[in-house]
Amino acid sequence: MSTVKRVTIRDVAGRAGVSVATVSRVLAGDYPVLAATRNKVMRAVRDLDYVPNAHARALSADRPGAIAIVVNTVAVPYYAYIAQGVEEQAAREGRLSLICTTGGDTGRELSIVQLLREQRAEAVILVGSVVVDEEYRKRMTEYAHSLAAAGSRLVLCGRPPLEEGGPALVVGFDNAGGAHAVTSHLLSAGHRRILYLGSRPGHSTSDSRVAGYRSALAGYGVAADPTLEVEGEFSRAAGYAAMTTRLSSGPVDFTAIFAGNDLVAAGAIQALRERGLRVPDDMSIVGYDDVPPSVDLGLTTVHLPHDELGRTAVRMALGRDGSGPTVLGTHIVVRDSVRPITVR
Amino acid sequence: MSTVKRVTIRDVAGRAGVSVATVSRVLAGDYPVLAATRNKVMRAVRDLDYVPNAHARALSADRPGAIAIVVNTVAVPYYAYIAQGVEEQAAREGRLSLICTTGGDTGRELSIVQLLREQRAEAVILVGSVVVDEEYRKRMTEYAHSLAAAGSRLVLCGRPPLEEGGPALVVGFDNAGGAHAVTSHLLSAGHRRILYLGSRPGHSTSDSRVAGYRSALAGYGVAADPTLEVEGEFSRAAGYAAMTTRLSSGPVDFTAIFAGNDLVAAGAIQALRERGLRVPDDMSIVGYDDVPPSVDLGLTTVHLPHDELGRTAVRMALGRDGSGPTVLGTHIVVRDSVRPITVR
DNA sequence: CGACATCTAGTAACCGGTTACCTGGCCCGG
DNA sequence: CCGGGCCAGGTAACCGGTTACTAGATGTCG
Repeated sequence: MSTVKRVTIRDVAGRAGVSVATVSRVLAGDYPVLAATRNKVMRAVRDLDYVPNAHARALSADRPGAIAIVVNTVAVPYYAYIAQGVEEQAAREGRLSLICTTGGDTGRELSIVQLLREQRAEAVILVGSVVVDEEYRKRMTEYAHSLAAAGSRLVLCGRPPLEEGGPALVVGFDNAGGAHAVTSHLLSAGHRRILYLGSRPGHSTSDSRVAGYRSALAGYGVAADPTLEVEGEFSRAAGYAAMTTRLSSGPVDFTAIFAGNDLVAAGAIQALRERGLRVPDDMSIVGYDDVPPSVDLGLTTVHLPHDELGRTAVRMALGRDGSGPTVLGTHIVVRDSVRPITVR
Repeated sequence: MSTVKRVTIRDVAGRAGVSVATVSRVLAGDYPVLAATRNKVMRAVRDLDYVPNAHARALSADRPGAIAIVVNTVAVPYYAYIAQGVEEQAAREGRLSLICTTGGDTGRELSIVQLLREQRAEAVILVGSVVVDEEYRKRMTEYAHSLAAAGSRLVLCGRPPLEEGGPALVVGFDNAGGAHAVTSHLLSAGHRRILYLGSRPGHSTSDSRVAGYRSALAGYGVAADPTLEVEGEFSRAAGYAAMTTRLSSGPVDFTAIFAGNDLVAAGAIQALRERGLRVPDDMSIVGYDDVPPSVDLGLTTVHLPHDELGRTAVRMALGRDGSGPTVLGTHIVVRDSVRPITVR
């Protein structure tokens, strides 16, 4: 009951009456082996229900390692979809994929990267917005070098590239472009006072979206108004809180809202509803990401090719695509959360 | 540029001027070593940025294997939450966790189980409702035995147990209980004609929920009406389709709906809306699972402790809890999708 | 002062595979 | 009839660690 006696290649060799080398060769499929011998071996393999030990294999032969994706949590659709893309592409490439979660904890991230180095992962895909400070750059550069030394490739998804020399691949969404497009959508509907809800200064993803928002305003000749940019995290609760605060503390001097992402939009809509403001009749709103709640909320938003991001990350890691920074395009999904401003 | 020369324990030993055994011992931390020696070794480790090879370790020493969870997809919240629970508990137990997806394909499931056997996974956690036919039982029993032979434990989550002898652990939600409770909730609000939307005869999870629905009706002395049980898959699209069909092909001879899960409810609500039926004013509806869309829809539903399921599965696999079948309790979450029937 | 216990560190076998190299049998041509 | 080539399969080194066993140095006690 205690230690299980596993079936080894030697057991198979013994039963088939051949050497371990022959068993290994039959299983590998390369190397010529007599049909009779092959049959004996296959018989023994089946009889004993032999399964080769992946660790022993990885140790002796140079075989492809696993592909790992590291995210904050898999319970957030944004990450889940990307992970799904990674999973699929990795499977297609014949790789095992590991999905690791950090819970947003830098310490855990570090120990996971360490763990993946020990596993001799072929690629480590890091996903998610971050504060790009000096400490971060240092940490990533360290990861990049140590992973490279171990023969692993580092892929940054939706994160800014490192300075030159950092051996990391980069792929992300065109956040500025999408934000520009969806803001223009509001502008072309006549909106001029647009509240940006959920900016996070210093966070790469958020910064790009705000940049797109501002450039779209500029394109329409609308002066940017700092009081229309409200900070907040990318969560439903934060969206609800920020909206509630804004509604109760200041004038409703805007006709539309651009939420940092769909979760923020969902929270904001609840807050609006509680104040008796209906979407889109009393207030227009758009989101970003095109994740589940947006369908049920009828939310106009920016669709991101999440799974494509995951797939691309894997392909890049395996050297299928180029190694330059890649940006994936986005497109608006029009639903029913925006009304044109009626000219008075 | 081609093959990376990895740093091995021998390199460290050489640099520190000691034997590999000493390095191994210093790193393991057991075994007495002079402070001076330890320092020399640690220095060399840092200088060379040495990372032990997990495969070599797994091969020689008896170390814990990874914990794997196998689901259809990680893009469905139900699975994502459970996976999250597994991840957390596995990390807490010092285990690496693998999240694998099958896309609902039996063939892929088989090859994944095979892969996990090769990896010498410590536990394999299979999640999700299935059709319990003879073929399924045979397949699971096979998995169970072959995994057991490899020293791995098999945990079935939300799936029915195998016949006696199958070395599999079982943990699931109290689906019948939750369904009974939420149906009673509707009954106590005066509803008597309750449409069950999304039954899937043969599927374990669905069957339990239908059973709870029926027993609650019986408890209130309401005769079950087969025409009120509509089949359909557990997805938004299926819910929408089934609801649309029902509304256009038959009379609206019900005042409330019990959707097989929240996604089905979301689809049904959209269909109702398109027919001009408002929730809850014109129609009451409840869901099951308590996953994201239900918050935004204001849907009364049954909360499942998803992450707790994941955590329990891991604990059971590691022998922390008992080995008997475990059932996790559920509770109703009342939101705003049910109105009492006004007595006329 | 010698016998023996204690402590530290080295030697080498082993984990379970892969594969470079070698061997023995057979067929062929000269 | 013999030497070379080919083919199938065996032998053993190796991948990178762990650890049982052993050896040498030191300390202790009678």
